[in-house]
Amino acid sequence: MVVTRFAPSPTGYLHIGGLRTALFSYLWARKNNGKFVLRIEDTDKKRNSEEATEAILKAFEWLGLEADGEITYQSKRDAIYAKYIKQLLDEGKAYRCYMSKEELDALREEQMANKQRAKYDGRYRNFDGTPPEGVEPVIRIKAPLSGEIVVHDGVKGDVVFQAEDILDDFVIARADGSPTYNFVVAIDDALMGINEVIRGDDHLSNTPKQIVVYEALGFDIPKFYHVPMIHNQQGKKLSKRDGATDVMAYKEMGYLPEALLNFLVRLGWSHGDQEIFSMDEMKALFDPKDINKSASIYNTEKLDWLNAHYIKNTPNEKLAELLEDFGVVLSSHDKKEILLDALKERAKTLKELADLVNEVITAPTEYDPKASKKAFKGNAIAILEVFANRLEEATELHLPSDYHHIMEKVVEEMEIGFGKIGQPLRVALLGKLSGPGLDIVMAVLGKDETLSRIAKAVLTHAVDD
RNA sequence: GGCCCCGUCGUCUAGCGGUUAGGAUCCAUGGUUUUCAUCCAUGUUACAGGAGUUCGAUUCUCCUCGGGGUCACCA
Repeated sequence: MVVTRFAPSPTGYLHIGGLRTALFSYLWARKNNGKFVLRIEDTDKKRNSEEATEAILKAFEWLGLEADGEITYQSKRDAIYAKYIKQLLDEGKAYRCYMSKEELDALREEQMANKQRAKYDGRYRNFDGTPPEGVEPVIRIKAPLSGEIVVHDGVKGDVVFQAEDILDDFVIARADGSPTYNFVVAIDDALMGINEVIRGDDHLSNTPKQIVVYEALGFDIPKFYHVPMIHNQQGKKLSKRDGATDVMAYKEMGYLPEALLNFLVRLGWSHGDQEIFSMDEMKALFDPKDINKSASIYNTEKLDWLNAHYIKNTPNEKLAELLEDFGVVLSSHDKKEILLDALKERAKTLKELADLVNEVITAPTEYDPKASKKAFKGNAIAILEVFANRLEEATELHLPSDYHHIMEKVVEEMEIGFGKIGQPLRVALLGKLSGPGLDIVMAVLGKDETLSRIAKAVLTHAVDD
């Protein structure tokens, strides 16, 4: 069974890059009827916060990504790590190192000065004398000093590291006894049964160390997939400084979860030429072997397009519900179907949709001067008055087509083009020259409100002249 | 600097020795629309460079250049 995981450290909100690797892991587990588990890497007590964990969970909920089973918290697993540290110590695969921080720093400086790479020199590897006074030891693992370590990566292929280039006896437990990252990751992944690790390729160079731990403990090494970074416009790793990397910010901006997910799944992964993926399609088609090798630049143009697409394809009932977060309440509006059908074609975000709704249902408080000037030329006011009269006489006005017929009648009666009535009417109803079809606007507003807006515009523009 | 990864239109990508190098987005133009948007059509734009291998390289190898990642008692 395929078991994947997402293992964030709760130092802030869930960010776009993390979400993408989480999504990949989630999809791969679902595709294989496997498990996707969540582990919170909260061992850095200074930087972690409970709110951050909650923020991550909240984002998962918004996006509909469910993790399987209980959430694992590293902070509650000290006893487990201690047990394995002891085991390695007992087996002679790890040892106490009494080198002080100052000594270590000095060694590093010397090595740097000689243009050598900074590397622990193994001075306590086979130490059996009396330890120096006053130094709490760290625990180091005996890493291979030569030979090669190969990461069989599902994205990058086999990546070969020379032990002498990159390894030394690295610390697995600090002086205060707390275990270090590369040690606990390997243990947790092994114990949680994770056999397919999908993560950012910034972890690729950590992987040999983790392999050392797996091997020392006799655990099976999982399959790794190191997915390329998402870069910002400057070509650097996307970080929290880059703005709009908080997943929940997208909710506030009016993006739909399915749009964000679709956008992210196509960043660094593809399935031929297909652009639109429903969640079911993603689950059916995702395969990490199709992840590409190069980093991609974060650019939201396509996200806007996808979001517009998903808004168009969202049922009005659902849209009305979502719009409430943006201060628009349509649930009781009897013409909301007509209104949303017309407006959802025009919005890139829910925020924009909310604005568009307001532009229709709220009477204009002012008229765009340029629009007024252009629309209220010649006998525009007379035309509007005729139109208002015909509207007044009419009964049974319900559908946009009912209003359209009246416009047609006036156009015929006065022998004018459609624009002659359309433009002033548009300014009267909306205050500007763009917007949805007037018949739709009028059907939504109803006869009384339409007449009232026309009357006000006529009055205003008559005074101007 | 050492080690590792990467390099196809501005951006996201297809391609897996022979293609007029495809799609999407963006942009531009035209059509539809009383307007704007949608929608439809059309168009501009790419294999980083150089050596090989080969009858033939975007594709394989090497070098150069460029970009990125990582080098902790952080995760």
